[in-house]
Amino acid sequence: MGNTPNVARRSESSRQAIFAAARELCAERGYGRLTIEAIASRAGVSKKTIYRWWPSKGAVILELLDEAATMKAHHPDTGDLAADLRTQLTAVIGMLAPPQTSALAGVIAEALHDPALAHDLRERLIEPRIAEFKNRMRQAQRQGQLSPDADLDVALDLLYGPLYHRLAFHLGMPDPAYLDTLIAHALRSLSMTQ
Amino acid sequence: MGNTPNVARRSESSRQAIFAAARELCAERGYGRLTIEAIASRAGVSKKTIYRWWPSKGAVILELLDEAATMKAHHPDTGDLAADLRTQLTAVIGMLAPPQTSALAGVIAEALHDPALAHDLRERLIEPRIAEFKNRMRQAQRQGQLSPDADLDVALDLLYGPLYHRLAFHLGMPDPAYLDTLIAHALRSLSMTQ
Amino acid sequence: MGNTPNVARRSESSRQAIFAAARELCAERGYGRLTIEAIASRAGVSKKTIYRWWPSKGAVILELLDEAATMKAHHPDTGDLAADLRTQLTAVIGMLAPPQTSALAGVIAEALHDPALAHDLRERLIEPRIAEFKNRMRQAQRQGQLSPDADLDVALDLLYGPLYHRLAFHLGMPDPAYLDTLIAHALRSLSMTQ
Amino acid sequence: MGNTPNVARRSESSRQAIFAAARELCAERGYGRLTIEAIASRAGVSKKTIYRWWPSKGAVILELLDEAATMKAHHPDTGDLAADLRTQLTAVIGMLAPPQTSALAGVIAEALHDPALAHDLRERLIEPRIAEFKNRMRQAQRQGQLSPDADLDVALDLLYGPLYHRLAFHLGMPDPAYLDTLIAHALRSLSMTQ
DNA sequence: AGATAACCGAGACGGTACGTCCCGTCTTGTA
DNA sequence: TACAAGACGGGACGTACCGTCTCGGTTATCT
Repeated sequence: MGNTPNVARRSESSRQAIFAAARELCAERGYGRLTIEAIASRAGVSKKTIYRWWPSKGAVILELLDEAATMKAHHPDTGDLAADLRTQLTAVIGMLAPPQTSALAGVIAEALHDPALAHDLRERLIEPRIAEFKNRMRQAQRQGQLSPDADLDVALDLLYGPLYHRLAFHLGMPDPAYLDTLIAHALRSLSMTQ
Repeated sequence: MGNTPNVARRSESSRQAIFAAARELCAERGYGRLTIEAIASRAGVSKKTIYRWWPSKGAVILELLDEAATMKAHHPDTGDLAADLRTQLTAVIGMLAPPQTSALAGVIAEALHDPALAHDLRERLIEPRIAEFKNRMRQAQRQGQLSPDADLDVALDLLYGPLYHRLAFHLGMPDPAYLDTLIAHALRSLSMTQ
Repeated sequence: MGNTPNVARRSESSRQAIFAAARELCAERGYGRLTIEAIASRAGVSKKTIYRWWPSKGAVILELLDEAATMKAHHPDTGDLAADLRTQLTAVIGMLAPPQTSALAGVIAEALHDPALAHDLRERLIEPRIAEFKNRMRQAQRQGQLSPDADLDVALDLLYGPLYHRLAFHLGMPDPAYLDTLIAHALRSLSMTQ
Repeated sequence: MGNTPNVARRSESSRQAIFAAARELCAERGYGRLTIEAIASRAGVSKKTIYRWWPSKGAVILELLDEAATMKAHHPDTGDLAADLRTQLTAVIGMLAPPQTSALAGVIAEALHDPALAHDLRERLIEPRIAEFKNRMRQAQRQGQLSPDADLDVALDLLYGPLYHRLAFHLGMPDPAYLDTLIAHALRSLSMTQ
C-alpha cells in the first residue's frame, strides 16, 4: 500500500530484436507480406510479447520509424533554403524509395484503413516533422529568403504533395533536376504577393 | 460474317452483382474489411467466378472505379481554367472522401504493396486521366490562360500532390477556400517565365 | 407426324475415349485422385457428355470393368476343380492388385458409401460372376469332385473371402502356394458331411 | 526429477469433442458425407486444431475406433472356442453394420486409396487384433480344441474373410445360423491333418 | 532472503479468409 | 439433338495469420 508501483519491466533486448526482425522482413518480403508471426519467429520472441506492447504490425513499424527518425538531425539550416529543402526532400524520397519494401509506405498504406494507426502516425511521426519544417521556413522568412506573407500550409502542400501523389500512383519519384524545378516553382509562388 | 467464337461467355449479370456488392460492402465496412468471400456471398456468386476474372479484390475495385469514372464527363471546359480545376479537384476529393470507406483510397493503399495492381491502377485509371488533364491544360495554353512555357508535369504535381499528401497523413482534405488558394499558387508559379 | 423416333444418338467414339481416359488416369493417379473433370479433359469430351450417360465416376469405372470382364472367358472348366479355382482366383487377385490404382478396388471403396453404385456393382458385375461360380461348382458336384451336399454360399465365402479381407487391411494378396492351401482347406471342409 | 517440458500441450477436451462430433456426424450422414469442416463446426473447434493432430478425416476416425476398441475386452476366452469366435465375429459384424454409416467401413474404404492411412489402419488397429486372435487360437490348441498343426493365417482368412467379402459387395452380413455354419466349416478344415 | 508478480518463450487454441479443386448444372454455338 | 467448350453456384479443401490463451521458467524488485 502506498508504495511505488511496478515500472514496466520491459525487455529492451526483445524490443530491439523485434525491430531488427521487422526491418529485415520488411526489406525481404515487403510490408504487405510482413506478419506478426514471422517477426516473432525471426526475433525469437513470443507473439504474446509483441501484442503486449503494440496493437498491430503497423504500430511496430511506426515505432521503429520514429526511433530511426529521431536519431537523425532534420531540416538542416545551411542558410540556403532551396538547398536545405532539396536535402530534406531527398531524404524523404529515400525513405519512400521502393514502395514494395518501404516501411514508411507500408505504414501509410495501412493507416488508410486503420484510424488508430493513422492517428498515431500523424501525431508521433508527421506532425513533429511538419513543425520542424515550419520552423525552418519561418527562419527563412526571418532571413529574408521567403516572403513574410508566405502561407506555410501551402508551402507544405506544394513541396511534399508531389512525393505522395507520385507514391500513390507509382509515377516514380522526382529526379534531382526535377526536384529543383519543383522547389523553384513552389518558392516562387510563395514569395509573390497576391 | 466475323461471328462469335464457340465459347461459353462471361455473365454480365454476375459482373454487375459483384460490383454492386463490392461497392456496398466497401461503403459499409471499409476497404480494409472487405473480403472476396463477403463479395461473393452478397452477390450470390461463387468465389471461383470472382477469381476467374480478377486476381484480387483490388482488381475488382479498380475495374469498378474505372467503369464509374468513364461514365462521367471529365475535365470540363467552361473556358475558365481555375474554375474547371476547382470542379475537377473537388470531384477527386469527393472520391477520396472518408479514407476508411473510399474505394479509391483502398486501391491506392493496396497498390502500394501489390506491383501488378499498381501497374493496372496507373495504366487503366490514372494515366488516361492525366492525359485528359494535360489536354485541358494545353487548351488553356492555346486560349492564353496559361503560359505556353508552363511545365505540365509540374502542374500535375502542384495541383494533385496536396490531395495525396493530405490523404497519406490524414491531414484532412482542402476546403473550398483553401483549394482556391492552392490553385492560385499553382497557376501563378506556372505562368511565370523562368 | 408418325415418323420413327430418334434413337439415342450416343457417340461410341466418345464412350471409348472416356473409358480409355478413365483407365489411364486410374492407373496413373489411382482411383482416389481420379476426377470427372480429368477424364473429360483427357478424353477430349465435355463433362456434360459424361454426366449424360453416367451418374458418377464410379458408374463409369463400373461399366468399364463390366465391359472388360465380359470380354474374357470365366470360370474355366478343365475338369480339375482346384486348378480352375486357382486360375480364377489368381485372375481376381490380379484385378485387385495394387489397391491404389486398381479400378475394381476403387469401385468397391466408393460403393461402400454410395448405395446406388453398390446396387449396380452387385447386380451388374458381381452376381453374374457368383452365378458362374456356382455353375462351375455344381458341375464339380455332378462330376463327383465335390460333395453334392456342399453349401455353395459357404464355398463362395471361404474361397473369395480371404481376398477381400486381405484387400481391406492391406495384408497382401495370397501367393500361389498359400492360395493352394486356402483352396485345399475350403474344398476339404466343404466335402465333409456334417 | 524428469519433469514436464516447457511446451503448451494438447487440449484433451477438444480431442474428445472432435471424436464425439465425428461419431455423431458419421452416424447421421455416413462416412462419405463426413467433412472436416462439419466436424470442426460441430465440435466447436477450429479446422486447424484438427489438422494439427490428424492428417485426414480417416485418421480421426481411425483413432476414434482405436480408442473405442481398446476400451473393450476382446477375444473372450470362455473355454468354448466356437462360441467365443461367434461372439467376436458378431461384434465385428456389428461394427460393419450399415456400411453407409459404419465408421470402420468408411476407414476401410478410404484406406484403399490412402497408403498412409492404410499403414496406420493395419498397424494400429488390425495387427494388434490379429495378434489377439492368434493368441486365442493358440490357447485353443493348448486346450486341445484345435489341432496343433492348424495354420492360424488360414484360420484368420477363413473366419474373417467372409465378412469383408460380403461387405465389399453388399451381400449382407451373415445371420447367426449361417455364422455358425461358417465357423463350423472353418474349424473343421483347420483341425484335419493335412 | 525469500516472495511474488510481471515478463518471457513457446505454441495450442477458436476463428476468418484465403485461393484452389472439383462437383453437377447450365448455356452457347457447331455439326 | 448430341456434342465441345467451359462458365456458373456451390461446398469443402488444406493453409496462413489473426489475436487470445495457458503453460512453466526466469527475473527483478518489494517486503
